[in-house]
Amino acid sequence: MRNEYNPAIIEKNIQDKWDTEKRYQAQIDKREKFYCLSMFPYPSGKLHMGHVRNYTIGDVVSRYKRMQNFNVFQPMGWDAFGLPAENAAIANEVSPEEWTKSNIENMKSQLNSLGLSYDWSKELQTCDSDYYKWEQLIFTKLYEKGLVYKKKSMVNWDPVDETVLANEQVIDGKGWRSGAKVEIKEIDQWFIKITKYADELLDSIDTLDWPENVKTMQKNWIGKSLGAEIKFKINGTNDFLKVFSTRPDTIFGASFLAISPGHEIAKKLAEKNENIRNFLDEAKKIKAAEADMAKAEKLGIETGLSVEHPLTKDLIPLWIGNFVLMEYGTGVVMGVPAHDQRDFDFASKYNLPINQVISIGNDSNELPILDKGLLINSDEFNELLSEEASSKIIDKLEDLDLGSKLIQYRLRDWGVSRQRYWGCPIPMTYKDGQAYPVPEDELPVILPKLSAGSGPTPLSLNKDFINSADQGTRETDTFDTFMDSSWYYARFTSADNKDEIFDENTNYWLPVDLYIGGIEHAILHLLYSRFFHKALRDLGLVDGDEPFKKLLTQGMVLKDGAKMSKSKGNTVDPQSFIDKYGADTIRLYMMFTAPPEQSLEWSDKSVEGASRFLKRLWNLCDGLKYEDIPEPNNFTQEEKELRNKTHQTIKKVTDDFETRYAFNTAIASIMELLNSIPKSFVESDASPSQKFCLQEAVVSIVQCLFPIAPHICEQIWCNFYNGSQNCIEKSWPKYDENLLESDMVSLVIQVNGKLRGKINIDKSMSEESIKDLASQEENVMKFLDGKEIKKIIYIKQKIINFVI
RNA sequence: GGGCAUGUGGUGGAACUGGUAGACACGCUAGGCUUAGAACCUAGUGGCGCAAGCCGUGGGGGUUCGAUUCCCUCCAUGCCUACCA
Repeated sequence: MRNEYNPAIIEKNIQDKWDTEKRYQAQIDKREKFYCLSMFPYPSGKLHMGHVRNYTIGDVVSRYKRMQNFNVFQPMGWDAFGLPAENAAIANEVSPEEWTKSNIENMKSQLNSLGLSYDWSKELQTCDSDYYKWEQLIFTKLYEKGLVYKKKSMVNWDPVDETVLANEQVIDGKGWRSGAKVEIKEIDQWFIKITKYADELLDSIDTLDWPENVKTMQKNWIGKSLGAEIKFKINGTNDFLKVFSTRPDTIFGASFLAISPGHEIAKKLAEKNENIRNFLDEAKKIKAAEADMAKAEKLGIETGLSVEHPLTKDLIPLWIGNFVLMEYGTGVVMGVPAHDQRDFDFASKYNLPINQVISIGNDSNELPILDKGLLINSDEFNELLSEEASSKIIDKLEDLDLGSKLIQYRLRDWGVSRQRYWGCPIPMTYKDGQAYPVPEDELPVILPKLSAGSGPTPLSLNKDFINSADQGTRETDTFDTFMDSSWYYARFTSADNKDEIFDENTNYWLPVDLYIGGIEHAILHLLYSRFFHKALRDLGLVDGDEPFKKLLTQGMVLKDGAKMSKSKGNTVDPQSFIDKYGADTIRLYMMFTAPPEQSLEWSDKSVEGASRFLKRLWNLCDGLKYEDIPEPNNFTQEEKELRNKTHQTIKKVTDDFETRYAFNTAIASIMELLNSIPKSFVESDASPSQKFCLQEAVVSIVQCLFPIAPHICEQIWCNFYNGSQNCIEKSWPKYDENLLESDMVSLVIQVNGKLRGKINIDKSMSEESIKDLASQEENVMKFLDGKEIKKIIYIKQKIINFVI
């Protein structure tokens, strides 16, 4: 009587067992620890395929590490503050809190149905005051350390809804709800001095076991550049304009200066000059996002002012350019059209002089020349190479007190103020025009419960909240949600501790040994978290310099070659597939279909393939019971081959898990092993040695597959051993080096690099006899016939190439 | 605009260090089982060609005995671009 594979029943039973045993609650013990963390989700309502993929990867690694006898901590929680809750609140007339909490409940049960081995005793939600109380405390401590300040900065302003819009809420320059033309507006906001840590953030990147592309992106984002600060005297005044340039060697080619529309000089000129005022108004219509600024048509207007070139003393015109960013450098750029693409385009458009001062040899002199080279038209600096010229020019500027060497960063301080309701209140109060941090014993500043549709800036309209401070009035902005997600990895270790932010568990578990999440977080979230960790360290709250030792960035889940999205109508709901095939099938499919870093193309049909494999495994093992067979002394060739394959598979799977997270190829090799089991070994009249080899293969398959498809494997294990063996999760199979290889190997024969034949050779064969044998192979002889062999290239046990 | 990736059969992907391109799957074709279908099993399956063989890893060029892999160049797509998370 066969038992059909019934994932619904098996998975429920096994999950109940894990629950009863509290198997995944982690505690400090003597084993080596492993903190495995997947990026916590925003509770949008339902799990999507990206979550399933992310969390399956984390679970596979966690289970594999447990089988390797690591003490594994794998927590899960909720990034619960954010914009979508406010939108949903307005659309559905529920409070952001109710909406969020019910989403969490639903998604938690979905996560559990996937069989993820989380320690739920450390669950956290960022919208709980138990969590954000400590975030407020960290902020006030940073304030006391002088790392927090207030300044004006630009936001997208919707004049109809009278609200600040996020970049994604501005579509084609218009507010998504009102349709009104959005304008840039300057408002006062809180900033954290992340730039104070720029050097450390840059230098310690190299200590991280992260993908190179992410490290490079972070380095480029920080953008440390060595250059010069150069002073240009404004003609007719005693004021100077400071300019940062990475190319002081091109200073003799400077033919204009351009200031940002946000520059003080521009604003002053606009008061008296209508054209300039109109120009600044136009510049305000570009969305306050770097990509839009950079793609906008480069426009400029003359100020009528000119500045004195510090070395030639020539007068050059001062312009206002809409492409000059106020946030980078000094908000002024030195225009060298011959050697900068942007300056070249600008000068061509406005007929400004283009003076070549760098030469890269005689053949190519088409401007602009962006490479470094030899200086020309540069007085005493002619004939020098760019590098040397730069430092000599800086020396000269220093002598004249008109410039100096300067290190500049692209990284800007972190603006953390948001004019929204559903976020962590910023713990500051105002009294007599002064701002004060809320004292520790008055924390948390609780976010008041508000119903849906309370307007664009609800806290500022809420008198009870504003006046709830003992003295003065409360800050009504809330934190950027990146604040919430910048330290949750640390709080997980002590999430059940109401009295302290961190405890003895914190430094036991930290740092996170493996952090898994989408590549889209490569810069912002990961950089903010790295900064937070260093700040927490300097506050004496955690040990160590970095939060995430190893990083795995997973690719997106696509459908029909495109990102799944409601607007494209190509979404696939994971739940329907879990219900139909079971969690093990979905997990296997996700891990098999593509390596973790690459994007994964969803296919309904291929899911069936994964299901089919599990059914075959189930049917193979159904009715199979453990027999205590002593290891036979002799094996047939067929038995030897199966044993080879079994041990090769264990090695392959271990290597793939350990060094590359290549679950797809690991699964492929497990499938190969299953496919290679001879029929006769499974028959009831199989010999003891056949049964021995079969058991070895089956046990290895089930162990290797357990991290990926844990329910079915644990069930098979229990059925097979009938309780006589330890839990499957206690041991990872080991391979025997002596059983990895056979004596024969296939050698490829090439003539002039083209495949002409193959021979099986004994490994002990000498090079000479291999050459003889290869050259006498029938097909090879045809190609060698009558030709002179110029060279023979022989790569041991791989290839022999006759060059004729 | 800038930064970082990716591109291999009808499809997802494999080839890890320059050494048999297409493992493992999906799909398809033929056969078996079946009243029929589903499921399952067996065999085949990059293109052209009767065959020998030739062609083939986004396009073009290069290095090499040998290139999916290294170099140059062009094209396409994706992610990020500081208020989506």
